[in-house]
Order: sequence, then C-alpha cells, then structure tokens
Amino acid sequence: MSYFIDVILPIPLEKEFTYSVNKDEFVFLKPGMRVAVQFGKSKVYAALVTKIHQVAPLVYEAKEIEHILDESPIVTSHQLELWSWIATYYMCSKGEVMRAALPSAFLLESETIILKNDKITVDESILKDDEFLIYEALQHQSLLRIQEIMNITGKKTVLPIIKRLLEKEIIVVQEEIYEQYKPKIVRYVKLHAEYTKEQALQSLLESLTRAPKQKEVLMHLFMLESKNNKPIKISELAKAANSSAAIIKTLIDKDILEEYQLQVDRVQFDGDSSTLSKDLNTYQEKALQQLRTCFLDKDVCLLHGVTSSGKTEVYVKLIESQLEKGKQILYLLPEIALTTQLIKRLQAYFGEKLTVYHSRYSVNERVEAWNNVKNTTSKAQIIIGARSSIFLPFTNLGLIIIDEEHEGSFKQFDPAPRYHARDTAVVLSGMFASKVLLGSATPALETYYNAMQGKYGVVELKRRYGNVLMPDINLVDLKTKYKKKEMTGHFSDTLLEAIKDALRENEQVILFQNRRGYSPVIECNTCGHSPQCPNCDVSLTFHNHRNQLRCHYCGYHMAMLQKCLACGSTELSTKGFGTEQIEKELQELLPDYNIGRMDQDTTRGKHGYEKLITKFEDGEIDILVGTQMLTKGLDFRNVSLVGIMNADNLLNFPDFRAHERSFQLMQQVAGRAGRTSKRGKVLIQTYNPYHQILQQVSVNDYTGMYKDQIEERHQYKYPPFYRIIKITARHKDYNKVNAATLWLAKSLRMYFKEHVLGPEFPPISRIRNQYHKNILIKIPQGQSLGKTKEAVKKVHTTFKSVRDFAGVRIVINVDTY
DNA sequence: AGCACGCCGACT
DNA sequence: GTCGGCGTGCTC
Repeated sequence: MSYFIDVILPIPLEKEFTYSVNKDEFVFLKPGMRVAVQFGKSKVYAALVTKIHQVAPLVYEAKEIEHILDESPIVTSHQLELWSWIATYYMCSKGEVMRAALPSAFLLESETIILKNDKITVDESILKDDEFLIYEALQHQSLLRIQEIMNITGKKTVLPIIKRLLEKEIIVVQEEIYEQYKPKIVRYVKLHAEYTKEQALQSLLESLTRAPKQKEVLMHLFMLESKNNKPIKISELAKAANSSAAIIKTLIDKDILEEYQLQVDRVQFDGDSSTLSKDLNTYQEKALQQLRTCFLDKDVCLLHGVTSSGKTEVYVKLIESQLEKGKQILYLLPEIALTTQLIKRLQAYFGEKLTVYHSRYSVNERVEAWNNVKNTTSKAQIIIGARSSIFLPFTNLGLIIIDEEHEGSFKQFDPAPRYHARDTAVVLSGMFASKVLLGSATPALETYYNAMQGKYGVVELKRRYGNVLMPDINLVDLKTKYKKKEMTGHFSDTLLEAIKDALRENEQVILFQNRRGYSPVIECNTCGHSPQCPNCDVSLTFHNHRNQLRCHYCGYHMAMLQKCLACGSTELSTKGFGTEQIEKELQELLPDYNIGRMDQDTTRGKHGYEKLITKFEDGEIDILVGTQMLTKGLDFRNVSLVGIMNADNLLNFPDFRAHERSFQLMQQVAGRAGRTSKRGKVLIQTYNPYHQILQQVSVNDYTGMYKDQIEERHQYKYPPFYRIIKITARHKDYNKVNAATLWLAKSLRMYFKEHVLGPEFPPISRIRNQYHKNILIKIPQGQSLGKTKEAVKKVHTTFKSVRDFAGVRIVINVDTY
C-alpha cells in the first residue's frame, strides 16, 4: 500500500504538490503540520500538509518527503480555510498566502554547502585554475557556501565549476537546513539537594571559611530565596552578590550549587497592570450601550467617533467583557499607529494578557506569540498588531477591533497576497461567529455605505473627550496672499502670526506637508531642462540636507548639480517644496525655536521615529514639520496649532479616491490640535478655498462629504457600487507592454464589454526601468464575483501561452484601494 | 520563485 | 574558444 500527502509550498505556484510518505508518517501526519521536502533539483523547503490520502498521482512519480518538522499542527483548520478564501478572492496562490502568513522562522529554506570528499586522493594536476582554488580552500575550511565560492573565484556562475568538481569526485554537496527558531533558555541555580538538611549546610558553610567570595554568593542566594521565593537566575545572583559568573561556576562544579534551565518567553511584560479602566463619560457610556445592542443582530459595527472622542476607552470596555468570557481579542491597527504610546496605555489596563505582533519584533518573538495564540494561553488573549496579525492561529476569537478602519495601509500592495486586512478580518470573524468593530473618525466610504445600507451597525460619538471643542478650521487663500504680497517663503502672514502666537503661549505647532525632500523638481533657468531619474519616469527630488538629487521610486541618487546637464548654465532653480524646505525656512524665520522634521528621511533608524515623538512630547521640539506620518494615532497634549502648507497637491492627486483621502487626511491632521481644554486651531493654505472638500473639512461635515462622494462614485461607476480589479502589465520593453495590454483588454472585453477600462499608462509609467500599463475591470453589483475571476483567470492563462508576450509580468489586484 | 538548459554576443 | 548574458520551461 502506498501513502501520500498534498502540501502547499511557499512559492507562487497555483498547484498543490503530492509527496509520498511511509506508513508511520501516514499515521502520524495531520493537516497543518510542516514537512521538509525536496523541490526541484536541490532546494529543500518547509511545506505545509493539507491532505493525507492514498491516491497515487497519475502522471508522475511522487518524491518522498525528507522529514517531518512538527510534533503537532502549527496551522489550524480555520487558518487553512482563511488561506483558501484569500487565495481565491485576491487571485493569488496559496503558497503566496503561506509565505505572508507564517512567521519567517517557520519557513526554512535550504542552502547548498560544499564539503571535500575524503575518500579519494586527488591528482592535483587534473584541476583547472578555479577548481584548484576551491580545492585549496577546502584544505583550510571544512565547508564552503555558494557565496564563498563566488568570492574565491571572483565569478558569478559557479555552478558549472561545482558540477565538474562533483564529477571528479573531489567534493560532495549537502543541503543545509536550519530551523530558525531558537527557544530562549535562562539558566537558574539552586542549592544542591545534598545540602538541604540543616546539618549538611552547617558543615558546608564552615568548610567555606577560606573561600569568602563563595560564601558571600551563597549568603546572597539565601537572601534572594527568602525575599521573593521564586527561581533565581544565575545572572541575577551574580549581580546581587556583586560576584562573577566564574565563582558561581566553581560552586556548580563543586556540586554545591545546581544549575537548571527553563525555557522562557522573550517578550515579557513585567510592569504594573493595576490600572483600572477609566469610567466612561455619558457619551461614551451611551455609545457602548448602543454597540452592545447593535451586536445583538449585526456582526459588524462601525464606531464613528470624532478625533479625540475617547474611542479607545470604549474598546477597552468591550475587550474587558470578552476577557470575562475567556475569548481572544484581535486589535488591528495601521503599522504606523502602533506606537509605544498606545501600547503602553493598553498594557496599563491589560498587562500580561496583551501580546503585540508586529514587524519590528524578531522572528523568534513572533514564533512565541504564534504559539501562545494557538495554545490559547492567557498571555495572548489580546493581540494587538498590524495587518498581518489576521494570520495568527486563533482558537477562540470573540472580537476583532479595527482601529483607523479607513487607513489604506490595511491593504497590502506589493508582494501578493494583495489582501485587505479589514475585509479579510470580517471573513475571519465569520469563522468564529465573533464580532467586528470598525473604528474611525473618518470612515472609508465603503464602510459608511455598508452602514447606511444596514449591513453594518453604526454608532456615533460626536463629542470630544472632556468636552474639548472641535478645532477651529480656517482656510487661507494663497492666491490673494501672493497678490497682496503677504507671503514669506511658503508661509502666509496668517499662518506665521498664528505660529508665533502659539509659541508665545508656550504651545506646540504641527505643520503638514505631503512631500519629503527640499523640492521635487529642479529646473534650469536658461533652457528649462530638469534632471530626471535614469530608471524611472520622474524628475529627481532635491535633498538639501545631503546635497543630493534623489529618486523616490528606485532610490537612485546623485550629487546635486552645479550646472545644467543640457546647456551648462549655472542658474538652477527649485520648483515646488517639501518638508525639508519648510524646516529650513522656519529656522530662518524663527531662529530661537527648535524645529523638528518627521518624514521617511528622519525616521530611518531603528528608533528614529520613537525618538522624535519623545522629543516632541518632552517639549524639546517646538514645531514639528512632517508628512502623513504625523496623522496616525499620535496624542500630543500641548499642540494648539496645526498648519497644512498646501492642500492642493492632495486634492489634485489622480485617483478616484483623492477627494475622500484628502478629507480623511486633513481631518486627521486637524484632530491633532487642541486635545486639552483650549480650542485648537487649524489653518489650511490653498489656492482653491472654494473647493467643496475644503469647505467640508472646515466645518467637519463628514456626512456632506459622504453624500457628494457617494453620488460621484455612483455616477462614475466606482466602489462601493462597482468592484474593481486592476490588471497591470510590466516589462522593460515599451512596445511589448502596449501590445500585451491591448491584447488583454480585447480579450477581457469579450466577457465584460464596456466594463473594461484602458489600457492606460499610470501617471508614472516607468519605474526601475519597467513600463507599467493598467487595465481596470469594473464589476457591477449582482455580477458573480466568482465567475468574473474565473474569466479573468482564463484570459490570464491564455495570455501566458502567447509567445510574443513571454516575460511580461502580470499583476492582478482585486479591490484596489 | 528558483534553477537548469540552451542559445548568442564579447572578451582572454 | 570560454564567459556570462538572458529567454524558456519545469518543478510533485
């Protein structure tokens, strides 16, 4: 009898693969366990078992597995179900989902190592030069890696050389696999069992009179033992006795002390969690009651609460009641909002029960969090994390909170799976019959639409906490300001005066400019030429700080030009402005104040972001200039003024979401102002103060914005009325991209007629020397999504078999938000 | 995705 | 002539 398993491999291939196993393995294996398998000629991967069966494959011989990696499943059946849903809905392979879902420590990959063959005596004369080099290196080193061989020979293609050496039997190769996860072991000590009797101890202490240091250590050990009655770490003892590890080692060697080891979690919370959750004010209390009622007959509810209305406190209450029921809670946040500020606040309430799952944590920490969730340990009852935390192995989920629900970063863009964590969370929640709470001051149009349609429940929270007034938002017309010459650099007199007023009152200021660098364009005054990126279709941004021209798409950079590349003129001017320029102007205008800048360039380092925030909180910075980063979940007490340097470049963004996004962004930035008793002030500089969106921002009119935008979406056939699938073709050859997309659009039109838009070049048509071109498919309500995707897949498959289009990369993006 | 195989230009 | 470029096809 033969036995087989089907596995998912972490590679972008549609198929699952079948391997053969022996009877014991057949009995032992369960879906969700990992096995190491050889795939292709040499590589070994960790594959995930999905099925155990006895159906032999028809057209090929199944390979045997290498070995089993897990004692018990590391992935639950719920997860496998969710993976399937993601793969189908977002049109990607299960392997891609697997890669995104598992902590990288679970995804072992092998590396080829080269060893010398001891069984043979080598005739060195038959070796060629590079072969000899490797042979010689192996005399000194027991093993070599491919990378090392590349360094030794100075060649890029080393595999043929290795092949020749293999044939001559001079070397052997092996695949080295390594399990990346290493449990953290802490060493403890206790008194050896022999000395637990009073008398034995007495004589021991006497015998140690001539070793005062050792006696000292022992005395401290007793002190520590009596003090807190818990295991004593070696490191702890060494510190307490002001002694060295060597002395302790001597004691262990003499069998006076006994060493033992325990496995511990890397992430441990050892603070105080005694803080009781705050009492809610009447409005919060009312919202909480409404939410509870809502959840009786709705699975998803929206909490639409203005900025600083105390949504978090409401969440805390809901979390508490889930904890009482022993359920797990998932708290999703956009990556950037996962600041220590918020985590500390929640830790104060929930302490030990809270686990943070986050890309900044090490692979080992992630594995521990994973295991804690799967084993339903109390440590991982509340998970707070960014979008990838939806992949954790929940067993008993009761509630998912999605804070800042409108944030675009919940959608993954670049590597597949291109999933939206909010929408996936709703599906995940369905598997556990749990509830989803969406929270936002500026809900996504789709969400609000669902709420209006009665699909989601909705609860409003319109008062700010402590009855702080909503900030006073004013528009500043740049056109008249320039005409009247009331501008200093990029600052209108209105804004500048307001900044000075705030500073005089010892308050802080936030200035928002949605562009980093000094200026996005450099132009020659004589011939009008402006330097472009050689790899991308954009002009280079000038960074004053480094005196460089940089491309924000591919990272290309060069020293700032002294003269025009086209005509040699030295008269170069800057067009447009970014955060750097604002910072510089401010420093000149207000030399007595400290100005900070927060953008990708200043938050690059590991704790760069953290440091800036702390500095601002501590009042070391008076004015903070920054990009989008400023908007997310930060809570600064002393900010009384927020300035938006230029609203127009937000509004003019070529995307059907630009207006919605601008509204959300400006409302969120504005929300940073005046979080305590004093009413905050917001100034928005624009050339177009009568723009509908700006008017709506200035009076906090979310509903008005919603009505206008939803009308437009309806008229122009955009979400939520139509779903969108975007298909992008990429290739370095311009003509090939054109031909390929024309072919695709034509084929798709056979199915979807007028609902196919394009092909059209995006605003930046070339990135990293690859041309991009898009086709949009709009799917009306009522049209089967499943069938639509099948049709798209069919077209894609046919496309792949067309010879002329070989090498054209196709990216399918479902729900392009 | 990796990796092998095979075909073609540009250097010792 | 080999080296290294890249296009093509396959992986249980």
